[in-house]
Amino acid sequence: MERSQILKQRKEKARLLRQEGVELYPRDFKVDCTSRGVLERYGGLSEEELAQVEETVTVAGRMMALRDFGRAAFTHLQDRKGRIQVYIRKDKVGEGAFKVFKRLDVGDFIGVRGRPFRTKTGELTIEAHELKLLAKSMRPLPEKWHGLTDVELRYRQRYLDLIVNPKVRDTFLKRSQIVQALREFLLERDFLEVETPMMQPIPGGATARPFKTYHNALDMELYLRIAPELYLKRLVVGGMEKVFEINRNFRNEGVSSLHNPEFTMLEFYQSYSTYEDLMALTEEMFQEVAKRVVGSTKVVYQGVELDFSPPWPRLSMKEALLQRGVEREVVEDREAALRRARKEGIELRGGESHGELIALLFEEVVQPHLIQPIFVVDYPVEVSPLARRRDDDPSLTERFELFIMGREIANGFTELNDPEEQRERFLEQLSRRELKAEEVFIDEDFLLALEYGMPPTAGEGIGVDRLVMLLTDSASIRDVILFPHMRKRR
RNA sequence: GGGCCGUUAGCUCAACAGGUAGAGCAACGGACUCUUAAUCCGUAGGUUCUGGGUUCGAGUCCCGGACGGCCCA
Repeated sequence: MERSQILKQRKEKARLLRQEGVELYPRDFKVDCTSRGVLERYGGLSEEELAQVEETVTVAGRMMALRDFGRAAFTHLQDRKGRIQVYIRKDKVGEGAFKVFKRLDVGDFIGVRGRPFRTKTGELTIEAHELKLLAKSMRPLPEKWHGLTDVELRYRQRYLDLIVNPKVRDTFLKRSQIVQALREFLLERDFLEVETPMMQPIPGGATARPFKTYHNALDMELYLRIAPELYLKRLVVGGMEKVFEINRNFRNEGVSSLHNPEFTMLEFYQSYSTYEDLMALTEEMFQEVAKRVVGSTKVVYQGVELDFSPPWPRLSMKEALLQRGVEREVVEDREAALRRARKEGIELRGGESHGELIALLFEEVVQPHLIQPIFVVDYPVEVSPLARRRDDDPSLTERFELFIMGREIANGFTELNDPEEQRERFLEQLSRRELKAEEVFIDEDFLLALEYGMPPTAGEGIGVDRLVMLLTDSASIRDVILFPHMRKRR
C-alpha cells in the first residue's frame, strides 16, 4: 500500500506545499452558503442581472473535478447539498493563491469566496476572488465516470461510496427523514419516546439467538437484546400508556439481503386499544411517511408499483392458505397439515403443533405472494406467546402481521396481560420446543410486573430497515445500513 | 451449510485455444484564460486475492483456502 506511486507523489507534493508555508490542514473556515444555496439564490437571474450582482458568496467543499487551462481552471466543489462549479483565474485570485491552486488535487477540500456569474454554456458558477486549501487529500478518489461499483469496497469504505455515488447519499438522507417522520407521527399522537436496555440479563420478546456478553464489575452475563418488548410493557405497567422506542435489536443469526445482525426496530404500545386500532394506525402511519418522504402513497419498488393508500386488506391466516389452494382439511386437521408440510419440503423438528404447522405452511405457500400491503390476522396461539387469545376462538390470537413484497414489515397484537396465562404460555413454549439451553429463559421480573396489572394494551413492532428499503427502492438491507457487517478483511 | 459467479494498475474493465499483462479515467512532465467524461503531446504505474499442483511455460488448467455477490436451505 505504502509502495503506491500516487501516495508517494502526494506526500512529496504535500511536503513542497508545506515548505512554501501553505497550511495543509488549517483549523477553520467560515462559509456563508452551500452549493444549493448559491444555486437557489442566483439560479433565477439572467446573465445581465447577474452582472449587476456585486456581493460575493463563500463556500467550501471537496474538489470533484478539475479542468485546467493553464492560467484559468474550472472545478466542481461538492458539499452536503450538492455541487457548484468554481472558475479560477490567475488574474482574479492573485499569483500566490493560483500557484497553490495549481498544486492541488481532485479530492482536496478548498474554501472559495467569489462572485456568482453564468458561464458561456449557462452554468451558474462562482468566480473565485479568494481561495484557500482547507484539507489535503493523500489518496485518489474512485474513477469519476464509473464511480465505485465494487460492492465489497462500497460497504467497507462507505465514505468513498458517499463521496462518489449521489444515490447513496440520497438513500441515507431519506432514511433519516423516515425515522424522523415515524417519530413525529407518534409524538403528535402523544406517545412518549423512551430508551430501554440494550443489554439484558434475560433476552425476551422474540424468538432468536442472542449475542452474549459479560459485565466484569457486576460479574454477570448479559445478552444484547433481541427485542425491547418486555421492557416497554413494564413501562406500560408503570403508567406510560403510550410509549415507543426506535432502536437497535441484535440477533445472532445469518446475514442476507433482508437480515443484518443489528437492525433498527420501532416498537410502540398504546393502552386502551386493540390490534384493530393498531392496524388503522399503521395504515395512517405508512401513508403519511410515504407522502412525506416519497411525495406519494404510490411507490415503485424494484419495478413493482406498491400502493400504500388505505385501507389494506385483512385476511386470516387460514383463509389465506385456502385462497392459495390449500385443502380445507389442512387448516382443520393436524395430520393433514403435517402431510402437506412434508409435501412442501418444509424442514420439521417433529412434534409441531397444528398451529405451528399452519404458520410454517403460511410462510412457505402464501407469504411470497403477498406483494401489496396486507394484514394477515388470526395467528395460532402456539406461535404468538405474548398475544391475547381471541375471545371467540382460543386457538387463535388477536395478532396481525403486515406483509409487503412478500416480506414481513410489521407485527402487532393485542397484548396478553393476564400474568397467570402469560406464565403458562411461556412454559408451554419451553415444553414444546427443544430449545438450545441458551434460548431457555423465563423472565420472572416481567411476570412480576404483569402481576401488578397492565391495562388492556396493543403493541406493534416495525422493521425500520425494511421500510426504508421499500421507500428508497433498495434491493438489499445493506444498502440502507451505513456500515453493514462484513467478515474480517484478510 | 449447499450451488453458481466474481477477485487483474488508485478506480472501471480487457487479455483468443496455456506463449513477454493492456486500455480508459486518475497520476506525473509539458501546452492551453468559458470548460464540464475539456483537449493536445509525452511519461510512469502490476504480489493478476492467497497457497499448492500440472506444464518447457499459468492471469488462463487442476486442488485447497480467503473475501464478496446472487440463489437455495
